[in-house]
Amino acid sequence: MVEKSHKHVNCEACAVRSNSIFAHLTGEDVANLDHHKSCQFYKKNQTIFVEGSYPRGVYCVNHGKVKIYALGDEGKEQIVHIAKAGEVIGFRAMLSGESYKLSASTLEDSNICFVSKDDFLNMMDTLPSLRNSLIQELSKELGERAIFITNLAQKTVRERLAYSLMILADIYGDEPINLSREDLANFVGTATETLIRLLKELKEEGLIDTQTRKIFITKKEELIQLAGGYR
Amino acid sequence: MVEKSHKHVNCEACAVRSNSIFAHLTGEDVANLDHHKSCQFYKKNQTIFVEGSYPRGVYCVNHGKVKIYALGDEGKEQIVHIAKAGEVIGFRAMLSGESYKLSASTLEDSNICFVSKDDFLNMMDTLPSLRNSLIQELSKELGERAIFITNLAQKTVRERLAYSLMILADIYGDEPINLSREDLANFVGTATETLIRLLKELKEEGLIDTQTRKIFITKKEELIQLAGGYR
DNA sequence: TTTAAAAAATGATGTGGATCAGTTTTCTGA
DNA sequence: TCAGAAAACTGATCCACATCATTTTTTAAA
Repeated sequence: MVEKSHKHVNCEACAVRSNSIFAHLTGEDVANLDHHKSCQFYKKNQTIFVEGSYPRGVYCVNHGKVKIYALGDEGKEQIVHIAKAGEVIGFRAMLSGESYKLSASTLEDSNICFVSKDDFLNMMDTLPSLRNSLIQELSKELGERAIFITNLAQKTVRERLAYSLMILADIYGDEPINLSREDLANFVGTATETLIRLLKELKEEGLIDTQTRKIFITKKEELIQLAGGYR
Repeated sequence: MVEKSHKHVNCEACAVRSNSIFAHLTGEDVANLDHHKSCQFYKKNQTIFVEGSYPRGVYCVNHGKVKIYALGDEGKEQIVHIAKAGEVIGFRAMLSGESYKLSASTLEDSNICFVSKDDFLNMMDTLPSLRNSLIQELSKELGERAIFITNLAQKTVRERLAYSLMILADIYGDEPINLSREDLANFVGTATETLIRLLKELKEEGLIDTQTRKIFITKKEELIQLAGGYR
């Protein structure tokens, strides 16, 4: 269970830093990062930042999961990305100097650290490895979103669901996929009712199993085939 | 008309450089860029790079327009971006070290310059202004794609068409929008037949005018309203 | 434990837009 | 300037999916 406090997580000892953009920092730079950041506990469904506001820094997920989403015209969320522990979020708008085009909220109880804009930009200027990681990250996400767009435009909801489940399997790792049907529908880009019906089909076909809101992938290969490939 | 030759365009004199990521380079650096680049003429519908191959450098559009697209499972194109003069394309995959996830072809006769990977990466290392422009560009595109995704998931084809026409109006500037119905359909993310029918509707409603394949925006405000906002 | 509210599930119904099968118009280059 | 090809357009049909309206189950708080 996550400690419900502002406990200061130590960057040097942070287990999830190894797969973050801060992975290649040297001892001194990590100490510097640690010194400048602050930590905060967020309850499930708590908002981290909202569309339209201006970024004051970046957020590093130490523990938990965060949905990044756009609000459509009728207030319906379109989830564009789900960040897991180790990911740094909210730097996109900061770097382009614009307001946030997306909002972020926790999907579960989470610990999230904050680095102010000045500190982060300063590190960007002085640390080439951080800069390179960040550029790589931006590039990778850009590629992922191109695929997302193509899937939305060309695949059926059923195929997209299979694809989304593969992405979620990667994000959740050993744990079962665990988000609300509504969030899952907003990630796949469909109506909640349609999503529920298709999930039921996949369960009846034996590709997945469900326990209330938890989803288990049972036949990964078949799902990938249904999705029309993955990775 | 564009000269059909390998004529070496001069970067110092390049009119479109002012709105490119090379805009803030100083005299000496521009000369260096000019020295390292090569120019090539591409006929309409000629391919610049294809999905799956590995980048050897970046392309700078001196004159013309280029569609950037993904190929769906049945070979249908999904156009993700249309680059106009001044834009540098193909750096995304180069920076993330992956193969191209998208393909690029000319929409009209074009002049396109090439800068090799080594030269470009070297400039990236030594020129902070170039680096910043590039990071800004990546960030901006990432934001645009988030909107694209939300539109695809939540808007009707009619609304998306209106939105796409606004984007195209910006790209084409004073000239009328001029691409094939199929390309336009692949940009909006719909079937060509559906696109043609909707274009006809908009024409009957007086929002646009068409002359064979050319499209003229006549009532911009109404189109923006139909699109559910723009910018 | 009870209970009210939220989430999940089911059923019925309507339609936006894809698909297929053509015809007509516009390009292109010989 | 003419012929073949490609693009644009039209019409008919169908179904995947959204929407609305309830019911059932789960969750969380009193």
